[in-house]
Amino acid sequence: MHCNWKGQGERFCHLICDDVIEDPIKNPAKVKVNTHFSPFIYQPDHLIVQELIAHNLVKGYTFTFPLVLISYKLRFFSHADGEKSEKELCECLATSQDQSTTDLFDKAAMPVQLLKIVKGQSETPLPSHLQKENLQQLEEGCDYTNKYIQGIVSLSYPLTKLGDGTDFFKIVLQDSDNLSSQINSIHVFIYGKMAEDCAKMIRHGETFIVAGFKVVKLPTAREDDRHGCNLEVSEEAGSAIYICTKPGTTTASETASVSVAPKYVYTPLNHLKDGTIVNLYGVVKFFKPPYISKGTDYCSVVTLVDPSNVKLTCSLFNGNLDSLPKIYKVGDIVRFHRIKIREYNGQMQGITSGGFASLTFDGTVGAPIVPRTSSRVYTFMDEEQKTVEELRIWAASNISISGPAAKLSGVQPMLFFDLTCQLVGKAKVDGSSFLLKVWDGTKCPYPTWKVPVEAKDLEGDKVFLHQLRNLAVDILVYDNHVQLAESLKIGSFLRIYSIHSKQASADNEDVSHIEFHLHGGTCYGRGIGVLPESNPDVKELKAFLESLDLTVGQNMESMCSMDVDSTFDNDTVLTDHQDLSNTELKTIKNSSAPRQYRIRAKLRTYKPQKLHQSVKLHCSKCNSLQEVPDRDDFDFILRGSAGTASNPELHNTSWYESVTWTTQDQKQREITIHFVKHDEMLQHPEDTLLMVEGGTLKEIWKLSKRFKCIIPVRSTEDDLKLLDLSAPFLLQRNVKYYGCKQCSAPKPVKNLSSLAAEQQPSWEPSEIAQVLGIELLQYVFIMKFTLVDETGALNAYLFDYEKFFQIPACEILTNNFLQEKMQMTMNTLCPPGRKLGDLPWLECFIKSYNVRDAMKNQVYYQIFDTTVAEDVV
DNA sequence: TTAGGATTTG
Repeated sequence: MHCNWKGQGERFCHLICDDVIEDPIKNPAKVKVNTHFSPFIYQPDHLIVQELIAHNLVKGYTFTFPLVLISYKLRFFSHADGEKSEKELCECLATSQDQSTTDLFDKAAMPVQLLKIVKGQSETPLPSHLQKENLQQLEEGCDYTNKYIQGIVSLSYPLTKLGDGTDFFKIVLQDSDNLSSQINSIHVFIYGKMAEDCAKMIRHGETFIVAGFKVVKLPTAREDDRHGCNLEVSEEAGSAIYICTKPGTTTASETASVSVAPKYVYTPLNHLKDGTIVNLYGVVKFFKPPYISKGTDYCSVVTLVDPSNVKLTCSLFNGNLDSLPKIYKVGDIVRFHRIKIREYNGQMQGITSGGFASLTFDGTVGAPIVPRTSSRVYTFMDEEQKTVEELRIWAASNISISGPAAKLSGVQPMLFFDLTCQLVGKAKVDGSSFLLKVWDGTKCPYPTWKVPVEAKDLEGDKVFLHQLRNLAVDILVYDNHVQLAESLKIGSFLRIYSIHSKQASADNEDVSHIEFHLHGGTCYGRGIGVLPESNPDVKELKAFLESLDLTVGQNMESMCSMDVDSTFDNDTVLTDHQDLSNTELKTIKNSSAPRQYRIRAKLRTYKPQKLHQSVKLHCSKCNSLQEVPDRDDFDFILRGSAGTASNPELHNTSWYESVTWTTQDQKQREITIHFVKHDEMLQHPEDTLLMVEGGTLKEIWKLSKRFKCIIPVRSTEDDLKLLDLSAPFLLQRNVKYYGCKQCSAPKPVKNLSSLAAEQQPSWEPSEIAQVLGIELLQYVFIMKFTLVDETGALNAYLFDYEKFFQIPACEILTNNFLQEKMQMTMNTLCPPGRKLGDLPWLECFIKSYNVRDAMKNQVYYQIFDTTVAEDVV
């Protein structure tokens, strides 16, 4: 990340970041605060910043926040006076970007990576642990594991083989940063698979980055501009190569290059010819997950369609499971390179040929386009991204994707279904069958069979299996699936395709039970697939499993309740209108924004836990949020203004009477109070507005108890003026009212005379603010609620002035009774120490909305039109 | 070579 703190005056600065990282939640920036700050945030949308400002930013505190925020420009106001330099105010510490890199490229499998360059910058950042090394400083024997050299490929030699058969590729790298330097090029020797990969991909003129190389000194000194060392690079040595390609640009040298990255041509499925080897794209209409064939290889059968509406069934073989396409569901999109086309039974058929390679993409419109592949090297450019997007859109209306994946809670007897689950136990049963114990966190509504196996044969955590005894189910797999089942690791996430749920009853049972079989054969795609943890369905399942409390599951069981949920059917939140039916959280998360939903969920947790931290100030004009200044801030400003003497010329006008006191203490301060009159007369104290010059915090507080309104002011030559807007411009009862520094344009205090002249001055804060040119900040509650239901979890923000808790946010900070009431409400909604299953159900409305910037779109959720029911309050 | 889609019958 490249961040700059840009100062704009001495009291605040901007943190500006041009980068937008793929997944800012996973890649937070770390910022260390070097002085006391109250953050003020320019942000088109206020809700996503609440986590940031929930913290009390004090000196030395390091906080993290999503990079996406930084790109919106944050502004921090320093309470420290004087000329702090930008660096002193805040500094940007290291950021972690490894995650986003591994998302796009599996580093272990991808020693050579192609980085796409957009606007002169690589779209994918280099791993953050890599440090750039200068060509001039290379020395033999040093450790370059975490260093990289960057240069331009100025020359490459043909790929050759060494005596032992190892591939060998040699290039000359020119140091583009130091062209004038005497020594500005170095030879790079690349060995093995990397040599082969690089030879295919490298073009002259491209930027080449190599990390984890070895420096070998040349035997003799050089007289030309060549470096005295060579770089040696190989996969075995842990090297990594990054080749930066510029899509759409061709250089003159490219035509002269010895090895040019191939430009692929893709054949539509209606143009396939017998005996050809082609590249193609298709949408998966049917597939068999890889299984062990009767020959020597794994086999996967895949049927594709494309917008020509022609089908192609492909038989794909490979001895390495990883080399077959990683298809997880119908609707996935694949790109096959070098697939052989043959005619069989009057139809075209695809079959793997030498050099077959595949990429697989999630077929969901709008999902990130991240190829699943085992290839070490692949090309994937803008136009190919476009192809995937187009196919997704076509498939959305042309392929019937099987309905929502079955959960154990939704199984019916006598059907076949696919189950996404976690493996928790396994056991050999006999030669032709094998037992898998799995769970998905939901409970099968029917009694399920237990396959009898000897305890010693059962692999898996015994304690865990015992905990799951009412949730995990036995699946018996047969014949050809046994070998694959044996190799599965406990804890892994599986999708088991076409499980047969069979109703049966044993002689000694009154009621029938359900048996789960994965029969032999591969008909209808029957089989077992291992899903990686990066799979979105796995992420969701994992989050759900982690949210469960297993001891509760057993309590539920002991209650013999088939519908566990109804046991706790005591909704505690009423909603304003009932025009929506409930939507599951999973459905909401899978839908596009903006939309409105009614949900039924449990409040697993909320932030901030210290409820007073949930109160912020919001400007409805610029949509900014800020922390409520503390009393020290106000005191500081009052002390600052006390140095300004009251100007007697401004005393006693037509609309106010002025009185000055001198304090009895040693300091002998002057306090001036201007009593605003009505109809040329003083009012009762409880109806009177005062303007106060020179008071302390304590004095102003005391005055506010007795008088209706207090406006702290100071004298200038020609008028009374409001204090700095970090201080409240108005105090009324217990509430301090603040103005937005951005949006306010303070007007002369004498404008108040118009209000004073009204029939019965109400002294409404909003009216006072208006005549004084102040944009009134409103007190709001901002909280993050983590809501869960059977289908998943979702974070929703509460942004509320008064409605939700039926407590005005402006009063909470000064009213102990209201604070207790709010705490009790939260304790009712989310009782501390209670298990998830015991939490009450809440019904509320949430709306989804998009937060966009130039690079990405993120969906957020907000609670609206919801009020805590009377009996809870 | 293997599979060549089109549910086991345990």
